[in-house]
Amino acid sequence: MRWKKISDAVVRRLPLYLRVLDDLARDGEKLISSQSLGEKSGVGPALVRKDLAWFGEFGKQGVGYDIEYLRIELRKILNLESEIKVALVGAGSLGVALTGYVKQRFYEDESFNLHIVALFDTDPDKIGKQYYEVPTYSIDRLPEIVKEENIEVGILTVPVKAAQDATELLVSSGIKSVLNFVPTKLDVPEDVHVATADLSLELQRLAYYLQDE
Amino acid sequence: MRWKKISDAVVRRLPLYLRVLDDLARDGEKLISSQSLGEKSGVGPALVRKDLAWFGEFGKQGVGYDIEYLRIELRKILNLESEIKVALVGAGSLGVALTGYVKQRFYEDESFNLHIVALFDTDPDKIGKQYYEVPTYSIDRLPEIVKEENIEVGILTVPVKAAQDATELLVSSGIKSVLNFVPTKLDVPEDVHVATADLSLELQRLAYYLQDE
DNA sequence: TAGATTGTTAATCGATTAACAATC
DNA sequence: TAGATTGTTAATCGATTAACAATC
Repeated sequence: MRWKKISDAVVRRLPLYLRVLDDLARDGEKLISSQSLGEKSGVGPALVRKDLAWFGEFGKQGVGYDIEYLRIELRKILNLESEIKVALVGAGSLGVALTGYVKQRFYEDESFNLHIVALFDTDPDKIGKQYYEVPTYSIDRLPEIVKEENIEVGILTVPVKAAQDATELLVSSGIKSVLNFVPTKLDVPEDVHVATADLSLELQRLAYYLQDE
Repeated sequence: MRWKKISDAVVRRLPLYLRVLDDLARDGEKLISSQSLGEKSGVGPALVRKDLAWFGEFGKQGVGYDIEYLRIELRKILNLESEIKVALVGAGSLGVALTGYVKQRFYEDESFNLHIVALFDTDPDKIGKQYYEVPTYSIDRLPEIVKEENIEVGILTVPVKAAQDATELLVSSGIKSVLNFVPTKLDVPEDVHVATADLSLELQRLAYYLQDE
């Protein structure tokens, strides 16, 4: 599926809408207006309509959106129809905890279609072990396993010093999407997407808002 | 310290600048231009100057910014001069791993001045235990301990079902800043800041970009 | 038909970038 | 002094909101 250059601001809201729709479907709701979908996702109603209109005409005037239909369409748009395989690099305590988190999301959220299928580390004590039933491999085997398993996404939870090298290994193995937990800037080719999960930046930002307002 | 309504887009970039300056200081650098600071933090040079100019005149024409001085000023601006105490609610594997992560940030990053001083959970097996030397309390004691310890920030890593209640407990105990890892929308009074660390939204967003470009 | 709500265009708002005088 | 770089204003760009005709 292919659309014109959709802005990242739009793409970021789509999973939010999808989550709201999943919840409504579970409650047995059938229809929703842009007004109500907006309220539940914290977005203005006009913006909800505009976001969806980039991809097609999904609503009916005077009626609203069919929840089941819109869910299916949003899953297509977001590319969540078939399972996406993920590699996690850095099987420390944060990496292992995230493995459990992702597995739980997969069970709890019908539209969350990502699966961690391999962990990578350099520590010989960890290599060969399983965490949440996911096997841990030596990082040397990353290119091989990424290809064999058709892994498309990488999660990075290595120490700061190792981050750039690990990134380059992922990229040279064909990975185009990385979720980065390491508190450092990654240099990547421009066709690689990095989502930043930099908790220390977020916490430092919160510190700002503690000041007397 | 008080300035006019600074936009969140600006505030988000300040910790990024500070991190770059910390790295430069460690390397013994003394001066930096907006050009170079911008490159290292992925921001345009004009925007760097504009961001800083909201808070004062920190540079010298023809010379640039004194790294040591700018670090000190940025720490003041971000309210990172004195230690900030943090409570974490939900001592599951993700919560515990984050406790370790935050502690490590505190040791590795000179300007990261946040400290997790208490964990809260409902599980009697966890209450009384320490993780990374941080004690775990019953969630019933949260209001009491937040007040005693002057805790100002909350991190939320509870199950989805428990998230809204836990948030309300934090807010009613006086917490005004929350870092939320739970994949759900939190309803909070408008004077409470929620930073969203919603990994499942980020991963679903990355899925979008996997499509043929 | 009457009421409701979409899809879309135009207006507004805000954030980023370009340009340059001031000045170190 | 000559060259460099800031702080700031004006221009541009992009994203959100308002408004409303189309239509279910």
